[in-house]
Amino acid sequence: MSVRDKPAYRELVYGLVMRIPSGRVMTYGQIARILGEGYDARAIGNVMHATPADEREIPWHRVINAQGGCSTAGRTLPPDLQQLLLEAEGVVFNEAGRCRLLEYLWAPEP
DNA sequence: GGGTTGACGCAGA
DNA sequence: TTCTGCGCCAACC
Repeated sequence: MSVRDKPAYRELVYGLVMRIPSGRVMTYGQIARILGEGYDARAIGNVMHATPADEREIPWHRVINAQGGCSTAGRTLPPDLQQLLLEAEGVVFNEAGRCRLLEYLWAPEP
């Protein structure tokens, strides 16, 4: 409530992403919707990219787009790192590079 | 303080 | 079904 309270937008996203269990994934839009309609999927993605290595405890690789694919192709090192990590968790991607959101999509319980 | 970029989502063609 | 354009918000320069 004090002005010193910085917008914990990032921490909010981090806390939610850390709740994602292994083998499950969440979409940027889903996270934005859970945080509140005042948020946007693009902001989530931006925050995730802004995630410093110090927050590497956050399974950011479990956050994918509504298409069921990773938008990090070519932006991570090595490329497709997110897909590789998800595959290691048991998530199967099709030839189109997309997975069944209805099967892997996860949401926090109230 | 202002402008641009960007790990996106959705509607239309 | 895929491709294109527009809108949204936060972080960076």
